[in-house]
Amino acid sequence: MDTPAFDGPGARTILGEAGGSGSTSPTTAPGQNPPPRRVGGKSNVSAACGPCKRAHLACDVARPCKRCINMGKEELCEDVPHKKRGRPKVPKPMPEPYARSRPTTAESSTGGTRWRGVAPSTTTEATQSSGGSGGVGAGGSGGGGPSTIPYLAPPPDPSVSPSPQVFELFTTTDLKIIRVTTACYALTGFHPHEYVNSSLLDWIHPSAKYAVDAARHALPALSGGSNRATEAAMIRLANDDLRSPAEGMPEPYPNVDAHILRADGAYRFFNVRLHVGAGLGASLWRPETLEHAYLVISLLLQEPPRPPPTPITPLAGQSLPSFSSFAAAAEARPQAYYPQQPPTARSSVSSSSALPYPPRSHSPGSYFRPPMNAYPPPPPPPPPSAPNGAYLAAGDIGGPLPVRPGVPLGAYRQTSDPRIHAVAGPSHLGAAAGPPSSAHGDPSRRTWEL
DNA sequence: TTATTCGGAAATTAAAAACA
DNA sequence: GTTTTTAATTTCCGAATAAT
Repeated sequence: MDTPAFDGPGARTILGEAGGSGSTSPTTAPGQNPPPRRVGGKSNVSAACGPCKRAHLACDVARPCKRCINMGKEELCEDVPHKKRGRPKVPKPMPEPYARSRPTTAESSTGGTRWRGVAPSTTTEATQSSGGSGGVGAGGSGGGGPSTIPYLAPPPDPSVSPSPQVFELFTTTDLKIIRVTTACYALTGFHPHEYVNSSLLDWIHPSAKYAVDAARHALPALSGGSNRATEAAMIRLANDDLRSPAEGMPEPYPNVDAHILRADGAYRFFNVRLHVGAGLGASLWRPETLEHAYLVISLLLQEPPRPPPTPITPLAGQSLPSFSSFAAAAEARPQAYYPQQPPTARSSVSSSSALPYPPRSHSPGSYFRPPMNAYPPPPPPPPPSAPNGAYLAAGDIGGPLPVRPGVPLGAYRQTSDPRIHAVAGPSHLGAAAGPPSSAHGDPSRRTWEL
């Protein structure tokens, strides 16, 4: 009872009997002698109950707490799960971030040194696009020159990110890469800026280059060639704006399967799909706008085979959504890229035009197509120049966390039924009890927002 | 007048960095 | 190894606002 006075750091009055309902100030009566009750160093309760937490009011260790008893809400007085406090662990840096094997033919297509832009943002694609306009843009369009980049931020922590299955390249009509989405890092190990100003064909296994080029020529009304103004404009646009298909772009889009170079020198198998983007005003119905045409290249990982997803049945009377729309939702719902389709015999990927919508494998347990024997097996990988294979293996899970803007704050009540986490254990273990915030479904949200 | 909401300070926690 | 710093979380004071 004779709690010692403590006024060091961390000292604070705690909710006492005199506090009553809690909303009255416990630090009253400055003139009176009884000093506010302090408990050495440990001022607050280790975990407030849900109602007190929501009300920003003092709680106590009892359950139900005094305040809830006074409010007549004993049944709601339960501990709530917390996020883990403290400084978060930083993702392990790559051992040798950017000394990598590069495609040997890269220089031949774009010539000479390749500009390296600033690091893409590690947060969202949208941010990356704006960041790209500042960095990639300056160099890509012209001339900003080989900026020296002492440090490139690593991609988001793979351990907490969903696994991306697709990344996108935005290229000129002659396949010169202008922009890349950050998911490329998790899928290939290459940083987005490493693609910039190179040719898409540089990154494709020789056995598939012809097919990819043929798919490009299957696109209607593209005379090739790049326009510097178009390139500059592409850099300024957000990825979402670039993704939209040009007016008159017929579906299915041309696509081929191809092995894409990984940072460790090996190849991964992707379905490469192309369409003309509308972000700069190009319309296939208006030839005069085609000077603003560019290409959106979506690369969908085809390996490893994944179990069949839950079937997606298109709504009656609606056509299948475009691939770009799938790509836009890629990080969020990777299982929704391809609606289920009846398996069909695969036609040659190198047929010049009207390439078919890629048939889905119907082999058991295989969601995406297995590698087609139209391609010879890729050559044995050259010895990797950087020991990042281990990272890439782990990096198969990676990519930015999907941002969920606009989640109503009132969602707390829908997810915080105290019965869900009825047993929280001793209060001092509250932080460790239960999965941190995963019960709320979104670890990126701060708990106080709930 | 009372109850409720909420901004923000202070406290707490844990990992990283610095140091011996 | 220990200590300090840093960066995240939490609790809850107290003012503002709403309800009665």
